[in-house]
Amino acid sequence: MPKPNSLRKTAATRDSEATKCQILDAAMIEFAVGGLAAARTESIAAKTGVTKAMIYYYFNSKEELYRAVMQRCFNEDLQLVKQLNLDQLTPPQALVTVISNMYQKMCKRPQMASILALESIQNSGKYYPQQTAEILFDQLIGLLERGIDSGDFRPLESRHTAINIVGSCAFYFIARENLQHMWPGQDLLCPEMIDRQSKEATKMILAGVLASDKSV
Amino acid sequence: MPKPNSLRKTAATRDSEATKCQILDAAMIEFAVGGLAAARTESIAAKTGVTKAMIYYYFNSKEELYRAVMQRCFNEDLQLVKQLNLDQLTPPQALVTVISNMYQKMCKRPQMASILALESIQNSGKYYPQQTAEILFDQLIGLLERGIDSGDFRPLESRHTAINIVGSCAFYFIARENLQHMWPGQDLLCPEMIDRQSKEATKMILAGVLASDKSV
DNA sequence: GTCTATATACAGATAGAC
DNA sequence: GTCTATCTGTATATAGAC
Repeated sequence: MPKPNSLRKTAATRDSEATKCQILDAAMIEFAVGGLAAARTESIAAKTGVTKAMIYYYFNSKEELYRAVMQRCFNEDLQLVKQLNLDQLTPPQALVTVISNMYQKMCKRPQMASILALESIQNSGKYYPQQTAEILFDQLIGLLERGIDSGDFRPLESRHTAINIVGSCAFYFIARENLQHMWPGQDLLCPEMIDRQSKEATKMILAGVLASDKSV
Repeated sequence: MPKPNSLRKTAATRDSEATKCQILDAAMIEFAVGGLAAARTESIAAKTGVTKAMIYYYFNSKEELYRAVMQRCFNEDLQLVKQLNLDQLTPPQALVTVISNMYQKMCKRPQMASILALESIQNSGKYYPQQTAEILFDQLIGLLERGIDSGDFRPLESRHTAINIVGSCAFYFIARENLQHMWPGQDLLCPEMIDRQSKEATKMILAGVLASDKSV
């Protein structure tokens, strides 16, 4: 069905950067629900102000669009993490910072955890920029090992523990629809809920890794 | 392309229960990769000894097949949990049992975590038997509260903590393809790896919830 | 740059032979 | 109960007008 003239873009309202961005935003939401395989270009277009043809004009294919979404999402992420300057903090402080940062990021972009999970499950992480994963986890692992050496943390296997830490955070966002029944009528993404979840996770994780003589 | 006669089922090798089970097994694997939306009936059929038409003969539609897979998977799960008799254990013992049981289940059926995550992300948990979620989490929440009352556990918010506990476990299985780079050449699903992950998680969680005067 | 219209391919589901 | 063949809708991607 043709667009009504009122919605058609005139020369004056055309803006390639804005359109590209609109498409990326809409695509992120769509990919966060179904992943690459189940996402529909038609559905992405419907979320934007432009038609499906524009997706192919700017991104050539659904797959390339997916790549672009991943790129943008995790590049941003990486930049933020680098600004944390974890090395200048004590290991416990750094750990609290990392946890708090994870929840803040996910709160700002609730799609992130789902996209990551879907990409891992559906595509074995093929489209996930490996650098990103490595840097993010390496930061956490390094921090844990620094804490063991300093005596702040108990002896622990840093890689397994890093997974447990990230997992307790990510799961809340991944499974939130299956967890909804625990808080009927509450929005699990509202700042208050996320704040409570974040605080509770921080307490559990800190208590879980601190050396016993430091635990109080 | 027609089947070669050697693979065609003769009257003697026909078995409706076996065929149904084969389809369910294959479907579970397929659904665990793409979820309901991205799963292909053709692909499910290819994993079995029979053709796509059999899926419709036994299950009528892709959606009903999906329902049947969920049903079978989580009914089994529920039966197992009921056999744990958590009430007869001290809260710390019960918690260790629950964690160990989670890893055992996921180890036996590595698809479970992915199916749950995909169902939550793609379908908002619409097809997930709500009873199951409630019973499983209620068991864990009840156990945590019992532990707070007995003084074994520190004061904590049981629902948020339950999510953190389940999350740290589930994430390993959900994101394993994105975590592979941490152990190059290792199979993250081999019993030794899962055993290590399970032990590390148990240590962290126990230390994370025990009251400080009980922590050693 | 943006649109409509359409080619092409694929996937869910059914009909009917064996 | 199992198969082949096919109908029908839908999805990716392109052609070409504006």
